[in-house]
Amino acid sequence: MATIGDVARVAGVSRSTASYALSGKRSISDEVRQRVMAAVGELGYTPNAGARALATSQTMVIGLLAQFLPDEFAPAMLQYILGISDSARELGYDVLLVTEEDGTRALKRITDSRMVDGVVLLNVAEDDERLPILRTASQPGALVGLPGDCTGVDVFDLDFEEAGRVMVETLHRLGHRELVLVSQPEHVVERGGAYVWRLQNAATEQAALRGMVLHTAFGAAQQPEVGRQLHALLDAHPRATGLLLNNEAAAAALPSVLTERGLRAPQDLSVIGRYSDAFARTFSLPYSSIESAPDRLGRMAVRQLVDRIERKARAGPHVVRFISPELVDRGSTAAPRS
Amino acid sequence: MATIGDVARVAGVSRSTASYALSGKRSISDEVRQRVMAAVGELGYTPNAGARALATSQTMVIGLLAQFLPDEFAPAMLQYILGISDSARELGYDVLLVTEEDGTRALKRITDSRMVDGVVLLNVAEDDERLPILRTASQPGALVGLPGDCTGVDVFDLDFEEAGRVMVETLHRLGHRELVLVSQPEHVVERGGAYVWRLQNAATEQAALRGMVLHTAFGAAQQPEVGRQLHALLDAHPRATGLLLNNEAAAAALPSVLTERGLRAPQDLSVIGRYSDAFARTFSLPYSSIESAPDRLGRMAVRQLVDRIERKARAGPHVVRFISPELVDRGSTAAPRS
DNA sequence: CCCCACCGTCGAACCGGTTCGACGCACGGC
DNA sequence: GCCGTGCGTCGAACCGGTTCGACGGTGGGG
Repeated sequence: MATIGDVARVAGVSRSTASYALSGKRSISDEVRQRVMAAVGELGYTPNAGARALATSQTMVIGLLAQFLPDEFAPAMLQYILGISDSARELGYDVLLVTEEDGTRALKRITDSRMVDGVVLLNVAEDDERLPILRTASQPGALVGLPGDCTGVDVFDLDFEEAGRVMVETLHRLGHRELVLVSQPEHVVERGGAYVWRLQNAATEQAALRGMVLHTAFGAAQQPEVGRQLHALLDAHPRATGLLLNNEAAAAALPSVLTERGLRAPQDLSVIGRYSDAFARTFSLPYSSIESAPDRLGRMAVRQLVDRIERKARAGPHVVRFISPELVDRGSTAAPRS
Repeated sequence: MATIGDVARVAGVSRSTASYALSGKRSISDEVRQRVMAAVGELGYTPNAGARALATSQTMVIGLLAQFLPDEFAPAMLQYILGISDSARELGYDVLLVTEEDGTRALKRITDSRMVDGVVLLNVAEDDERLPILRTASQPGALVGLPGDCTGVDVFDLDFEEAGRVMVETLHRLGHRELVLVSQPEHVVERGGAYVWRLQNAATEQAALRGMVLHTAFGAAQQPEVGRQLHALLDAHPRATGLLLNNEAAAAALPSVLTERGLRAPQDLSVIGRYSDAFARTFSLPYSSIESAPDRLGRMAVRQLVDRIERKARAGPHVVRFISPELVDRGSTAAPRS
């Protein structure tokens, strides 16, 4: 493999001159630059990433910590990963994907060994164990998901409170008076997924404000169970005319459940979910939904992270940004049956 | 950040002695080793990955090239990624995930710059453009998916021919005489996804051998279309008693289609799919299926790759390994209605 | 005509590890 | 008592880049 020394020799210049010709950090005569470029082409030279990292203390790699927890609804995760990977590349960075179960150890490893210039954490919990490690690391970090304590990191998340309000308010305006909300499984909440509460509490408040009845329940993340639960909920609340789903698995299960019950949306039941448009398209889910925008969140996190890496504004003010929920209308809401 | 020089100073030894104490590559007195370890603990020393890579020409990172093509059925990809990431970590490697659209350029970049010790290619096409690049690279590569030319790489794939035969033979034994096979979308085939042909041709031959009728069709990868196609196919072949699905989206769509037609599996129609058990569980697909085993394939690829990296047996004989299809019985096959 | 500034290039040091050869010392065998 | 062996340690070189300071040459201004 050719080194910059080889390039220099072939071009008949010193190593430093070759380096400057390539980086453009000092002025170089046109003639020498051309000779260097020719040598690069001839030898097929590519700089050695390790050597460059050592010299510059920049790896041009960002770490992506994704935890795949059992009973998690996996398909959604892929969209975050894709958004992050693609936008990182656009900004000149590669992505080190870490799915190690012990996220704290993994984070410590990749930051301490300086394999990465910064880190994106997915699936951040209310009291995430990885945060203390991240704060002591010398690289910046961006989170997708809102923890209890945001100091020292940039945070991006959907505005789940507003999402809850929008869901309720949309159906209220159409004349609904009794709703059911199906959330993520309870163990997701226990693990610190505060967003479940954020949406549910806001929805409950908004319903109270409007004098509506809102029944809440945790749904399973797997299919036979969540389908049965939906049946049970519809049985238990026969007067409910609207169904809110903060649970992808429940949304995926709903078509069969409705068919089995001989119900149609929106004629017999208005439905609003909370998932990404890509998810809706893949499974042809015909329900209006709050767009969870994983790709957008991922892009925002990466953009901010790279900005912080490159502007060295490590100490600059940190940002907590919520994207406001957008309701994608797929025609599954209407005035309730009178 | 502490360097090995700091460790050496605190321990009162030379840098090389500290290095040997940590690597164990030369004998070191217990007393010195303890002093070095104490210094490591005190300073929180972690070796710098770039420096180590430069010195040893080993990065302990493997590249994972995954192409996310439009109209691909994405959820399946995640399982490959997970299997690969997890098994890599178990073997001491991290994973650089590359989803760049231009796979050849990405591959060239990460191998030439020596960011990785080896590479796993997903979604390998019959005539994959990335293969020539991989062959000229100095790192070994493992593929998931069978290309036309396997020289210089290790290849792992499901035995799609056998899968096709097993599907047909299973229904033949039960007494079926007319089947429909729904494959992946045609553009997947055009892009070089030869596995579609492998399964379909073998199924066709086996059917001919048994004197059965086999209708074949390409199904869409998205939902409203594939559901309509399934309806059309069942309309077009009313005497068919068995349905074979080499198309995840079709499998996901089938429950609603059957419900809409008032059919049940296996009473009215026997069904065999080809997807992973994890996929079946997530979407509660009640159909027997050929296990596509993405995690197992990923693990095999990584194991072989790491073996080749570490045994430096770059020139050793390359392997093309097919895993034999296992039919997971979920009770969706039975003798046809007489 | 001289001096200064600037442009283009070079040599050397440095980043933080690993590894080779050498060296001092203790110990055992004759 | 001497020599050879082997163990534990050290110094120095090396991996392949980047970057700083210096230096020679040229051109312009006074």
